[in-house]
Amino acid sequence: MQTLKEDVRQSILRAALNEFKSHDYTGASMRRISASAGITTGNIYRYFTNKEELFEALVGPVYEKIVAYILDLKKELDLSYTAEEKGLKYLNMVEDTIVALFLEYSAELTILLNRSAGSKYDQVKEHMVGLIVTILEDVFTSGPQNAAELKDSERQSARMLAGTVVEGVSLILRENEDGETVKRLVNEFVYLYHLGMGCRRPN
Amino acid sequence: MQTLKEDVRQSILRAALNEFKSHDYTGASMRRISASAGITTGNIYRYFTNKEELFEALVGPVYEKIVAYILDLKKELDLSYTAEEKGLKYLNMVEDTIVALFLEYSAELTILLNRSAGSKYDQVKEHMVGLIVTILEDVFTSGPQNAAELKDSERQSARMLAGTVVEGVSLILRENEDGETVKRLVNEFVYLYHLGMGCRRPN
Amino acid sequence: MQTLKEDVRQSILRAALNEFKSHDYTGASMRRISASAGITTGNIYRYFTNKEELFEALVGPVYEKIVAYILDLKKELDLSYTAEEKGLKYLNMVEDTIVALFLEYSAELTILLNRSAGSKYDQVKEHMVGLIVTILEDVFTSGPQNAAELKDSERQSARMLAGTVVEGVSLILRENEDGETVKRLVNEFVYLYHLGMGCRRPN
Amino acid sequence: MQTLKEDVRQSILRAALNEFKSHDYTGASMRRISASAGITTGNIYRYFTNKEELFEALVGPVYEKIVAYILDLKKELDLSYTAEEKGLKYLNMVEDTIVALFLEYSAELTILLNRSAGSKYDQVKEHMVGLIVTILEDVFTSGPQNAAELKDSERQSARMLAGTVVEGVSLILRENEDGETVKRLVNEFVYLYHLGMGCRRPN
DNA sequence: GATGAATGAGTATTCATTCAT
DNA sequence: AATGAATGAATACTCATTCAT
Repeated sequence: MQTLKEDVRQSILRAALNEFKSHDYTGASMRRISASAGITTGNIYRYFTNKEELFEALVGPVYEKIVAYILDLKKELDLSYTAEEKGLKYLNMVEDTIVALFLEYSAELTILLNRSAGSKYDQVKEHMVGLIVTILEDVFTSGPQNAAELKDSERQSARMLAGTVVEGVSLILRENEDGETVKRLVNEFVYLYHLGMGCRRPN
Repeated sequence: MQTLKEDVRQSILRAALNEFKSHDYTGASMRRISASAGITTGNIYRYFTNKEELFEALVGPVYEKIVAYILDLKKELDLSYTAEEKGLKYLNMVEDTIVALFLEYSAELTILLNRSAGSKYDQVKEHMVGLIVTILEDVFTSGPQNAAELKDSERQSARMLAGTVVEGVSLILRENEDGETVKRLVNEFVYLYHLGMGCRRPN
Repeated sequence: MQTLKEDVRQSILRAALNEFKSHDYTGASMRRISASAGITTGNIYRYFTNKEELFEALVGPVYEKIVAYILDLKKELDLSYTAEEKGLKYLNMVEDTIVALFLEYSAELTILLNRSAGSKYDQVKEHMVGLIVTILEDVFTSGPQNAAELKDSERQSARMLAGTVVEGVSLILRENEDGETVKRLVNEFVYLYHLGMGCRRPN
Repeated sequence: MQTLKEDVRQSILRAALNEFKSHDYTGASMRRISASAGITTGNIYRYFTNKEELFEALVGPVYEKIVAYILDLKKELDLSYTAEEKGLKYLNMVEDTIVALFLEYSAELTILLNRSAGSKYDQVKEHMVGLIVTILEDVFTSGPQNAAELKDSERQSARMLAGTVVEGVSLILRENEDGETVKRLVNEFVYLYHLGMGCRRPN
């Protein structure tokens, strides 16, 4: 019985998803993936040239979407004039788009954020944090043109905030399977940050 | 040329620290560690019986200290009567002791929290989060005796908060070498949480 | 060039036979076996999960057959009433069955008896000797019910006789390839024992 | 505290004896030997250039004595004229000298006969058997000058007898610690052979 | 004479990847 | 398209032997 190419591809991806959910990139086994996809060891290489590319096929699209969303977010924020407006927009967009995205690709995202050690996405968190930092810098100042004026300590704080947001979301994804729970916790988490930053006095 | 025993031991630990910083426990290679410590494959086993013990030597002491500190923290908090007092004490103790500990062993802690998959410290974050959750439950309620009354969603929230605290601190450690900076960022981070939770309305 | 699976399996077994003929279980090298089987290091593990299982595949079946034959022998002897009859039956059965078995698996038997140190067949001679001892006890006394009456020195003698029989047969197998020769020598050997014991005066 | 050279040498030999009693030549560990001799790893090599030579020092002398005794035995036998006389002399000499030798060096002999796999004494049994065969040939014929007239089957029988004698003695040594027991069993064993061969009709 | 740290090739086993069929 | 046997370099770890001290 011959399986159609696309079917096979999908079942490989499904198997890979499960394998990468429970092992690191390094620890994941191509053999186990093939076996659980119901194909032979060799055949998997007709669909994906190597482990790296299979991983890429799984998390790459999600990664690109996230980056795109973050950049969109940044663009929107650049059009707002006051820090207050920015803060609000940020929150809303996170709730509207980012969370939605997280929910849609939760498994892939979990893998991307938590299992990529050893792959070329090793540094993915760092990259995402970098992007979010540029947004936070906008929120802190009245606009990107003044970014250069940020003090070093402010840069560090922004980086910390961005990082902890990413880590926080990663953690929530890692520990919860149910979409509604993830949504509630992410909202609660972002809300906490929003309030915390709202109450914040300049330091 | 013969190096003194303690020198070699230290250079192995230094090399191991670097190796484990960039690979999982599983992914780390004893050969690479030996090589980068400037010794031969066999010699490393004169200093550490096996990979597990080398890892243990690196992160074990840190782990024990952390657990001890968290338990102390909890004991102190149990003596406070109001949630308000608890919140303050929590903040102060984090600033006084936990941060100090984190500063001393930042690299080892990073490894413990982020690279222990496959070792016997596999579940270390979960354990720490569990400990912190019991503290948060105290802060949420007026005392541990009411903990049982917490709703499921409240439990999840507590777990999320505890987890993001641990992850947040891990991240700050991972990204900053300078002690003063770490201290400032951890304080800022804890302060944000404190304010965010202070403004919080029951959901 | 791809060899058929069964061919490879056989050539591994052949190579293993040679390796184990000249080294202990412990001293035998999987690499050398692979090499002399004309395959690569990794491939051998597609056929045998590990060294132990390869050894087992070689000697396990022989071991089980031997034990079965010895037990059969004992059962038959238990039905005879006089020591004289027993002696004769013993001789006949050795000639009919044991020798046949030995002939079929001479190489594997040699390994089983002489090279199993370190494997789970470590104690195989002791076990076989133990079995034969119970038979000899029957021959010495008029029946197993009197076995308990044997003196210590008689037990030691029985053990020595059983052991030297096993060793004697092992040796003949080790040194002779030709089936007819083995048969003749084993018979001669057993006959010698039979006569020697027949002439024996109580000591 | 400095140990005198000869003391150290003896304690190494004592330790080696114990090690080789419970491991093959290959399986024995120079480290364990040093440790149990109370000296350091490196120092053992000032006394014995390598494992082989240490083994040699242990079993070499015994080996040479055995060979010498067997050759003496042969010389004596050559002076007897009848097969009957030879048989008797053989028995007596075995009881007088060989057994004495076995008793004196039982441990070394056990090792030589049972643990030499992998060393240059690997083939020691074969060599001893070869020597004994030449003696048996004398017993079979009226003198060495007729040895060439022996039939192939007679050669094989002689080899078998010689081999089983050696194996039998090896076994007795391996399984018994007490000198008196060894002596009794060896005598019993040799006696059995003597009777068996005495009763023997030409085949 | 002695020490014990260091060497380096050896061990069994695993696994991503290749390739003849 | 697919198979699955084969490859070969990698892994952790051991051990006889060497050599700076």
